[in-house]
Amino acid sequence: MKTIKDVARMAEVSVATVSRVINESGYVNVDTRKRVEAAIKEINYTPNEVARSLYKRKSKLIGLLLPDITNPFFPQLARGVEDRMQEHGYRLIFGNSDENEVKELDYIRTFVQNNIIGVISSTNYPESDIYQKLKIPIVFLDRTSDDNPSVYADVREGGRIAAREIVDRGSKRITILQGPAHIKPAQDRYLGAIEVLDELGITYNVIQTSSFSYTDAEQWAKEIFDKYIDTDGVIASNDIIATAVLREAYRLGKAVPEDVQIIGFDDIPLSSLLSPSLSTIRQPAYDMGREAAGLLIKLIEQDKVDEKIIQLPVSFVERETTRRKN
Amino acid sequence: MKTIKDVARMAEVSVATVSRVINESGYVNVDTRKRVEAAIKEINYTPNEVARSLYKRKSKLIGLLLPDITNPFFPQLARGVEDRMQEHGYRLIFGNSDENEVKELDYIRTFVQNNIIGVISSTNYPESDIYQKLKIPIVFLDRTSDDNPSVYADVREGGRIAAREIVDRGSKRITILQGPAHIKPAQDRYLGAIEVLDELGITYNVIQTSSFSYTDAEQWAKEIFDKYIDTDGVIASNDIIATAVLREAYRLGKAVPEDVQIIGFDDIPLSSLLSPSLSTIRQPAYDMGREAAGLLIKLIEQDKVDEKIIQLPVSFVERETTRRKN
DNA sequence: TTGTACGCGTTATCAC
DNA sequence: GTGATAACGCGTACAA
Repeated sequence: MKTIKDVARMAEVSVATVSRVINESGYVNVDTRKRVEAAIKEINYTPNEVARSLYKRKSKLIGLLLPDITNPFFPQLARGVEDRMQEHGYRLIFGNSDENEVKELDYIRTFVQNNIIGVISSTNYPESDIYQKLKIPIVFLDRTSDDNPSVYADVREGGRIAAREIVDRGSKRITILQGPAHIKPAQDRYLGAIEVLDELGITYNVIQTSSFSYTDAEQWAKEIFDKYIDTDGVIASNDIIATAVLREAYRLGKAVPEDVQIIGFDDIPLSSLLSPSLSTIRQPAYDMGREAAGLLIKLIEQDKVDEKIIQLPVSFVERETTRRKN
Repeated sequence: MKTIKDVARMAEVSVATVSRVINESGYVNVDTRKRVEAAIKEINYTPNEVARSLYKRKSKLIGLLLPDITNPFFPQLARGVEDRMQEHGYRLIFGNSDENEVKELDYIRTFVQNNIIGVISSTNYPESDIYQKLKIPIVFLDRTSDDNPSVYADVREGGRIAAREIVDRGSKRITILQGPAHIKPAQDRYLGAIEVLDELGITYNVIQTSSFSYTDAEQWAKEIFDKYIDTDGVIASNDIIATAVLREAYRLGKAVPEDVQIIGFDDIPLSSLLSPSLSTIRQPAYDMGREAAGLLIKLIEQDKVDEKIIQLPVSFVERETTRRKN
């Protein structure tokens, strides 16, 4: 690895001068600048970011903590974050937390050990000491925490929309799959849904779920039609769960959407490809990622930021698991 | 941030001693060790990895370069890599390359600037100077490069299997979707398939594709039944493309698998959830990721490694887009 | 306009 | 057993 000294020697100047041309700080004669630049090119020098980081006590690294990149919702978030960060010259250290606080703590620790300058996290424990004691900017993605910086979709409204749409389309005996208790946005959509249902005086049943795993979901799907046999509308906690419900309905010979309507949440790529394709509440995942990155960059580069909370709208995506509105 | 000096001061020893207890190098009296450990806990000290990295000229960071995390095949790879790396105390710097050599170069550069100790890359340009000049271990994942370390599935055999299975199940006029020309494993499965077809004397048509995007795939799907109207079997370059074909067949009122059989490649999570579910050639993506990580770790930690090439088997996953074998 | 010298936090070498 | 100290590569006072 070439160092700044090599450049200095080759250009016959001091390292300070080389540093000046690299960082465009301080005066440097046009000719010497040229000599230095030539030398840099000549030996193909690139500055050692580690040394920089040590001296400045900050790197160009961002920590990204997601529950599980294998869950189709998160790659979109990740890609949004990465694209924006990349444009600004920041790089990502990435980890899967599995919604596990210990794992998160472990990652956050190594993040700061590496002089990371900011973190983006989809955590269920935003109030944890891990985050509250952190001295670098953090933005919560797809999660909220009082007035800490965060980017999320208006999932509560999403829940309301789901309820409204399914009722408008004629479902009268609705079963709601309430998402995992420890995942806040899952609870929020649930709350939004029952809020509307209560208001409308529609009866509904609730099945509590504890994960977003498809395999688990198959059980809950069975449970629906087992316990609440006359269900004619299902509001699922996300698209994966909705898919399991769809398949179970199919297995039982129920017509979708004629006998049962199904609404998912997220609009992951899968949803449009199913037959029938899944009606769902869309979260703009990629944009959420980009926004989170943008917000973090602001937090890092500016001392003041006015909008610390960014809420993005969700929208109903009408596809084939709901009936046409008349 | 607390430093080793703070610990030294608190324990009333020199930094050298602290360093010794941390790294378990050299002798240190039991009592002083205890004092140091107490101090470390007391002020909650964790070593600065950046300083370490600067001194040792190597970090605990690994670079991971994938084409696009948004393509459902790659999250599984990524997760496999991450899990294994995490177990060994290594962290990942991650980037999407978009199969773009310039972007790759840019990432690799910043990787080495950060004293990364190894890289895992799914590149189309393994022979590029970028990689050949790299002085740190690299393993190619889902790609090959002569005798450079690499981990990949036996996709050529996968192509053969696909051809054999579809023929065994009665297809006689087969259309093959040849994957993007610049993606080696895509070509390999194509080669495997025609190898068998030629051998068997089965006629087939080929449609050249240039991406794995679903939107693009819709066009090629149309093209199949447009140009080769009597096609009764389709070997797709991957599951995403196969899905587009499936939907097009459905749109045209063709019965699958009765009129047309379809075989995909990869076995992404989506495939089992379609109706009819997709028969496909399974790549053990998660395991590939784990293996790649394992191999890289060996390369880093040992000076000699016997198995530099790891080829994993693929397997036919029989689902509903192929007929039952009689 | 340019160069010298120090410090960032750590580890390793060499005295003691 | 333990402590000074040089070195890792860089950026910045400060001096020249």
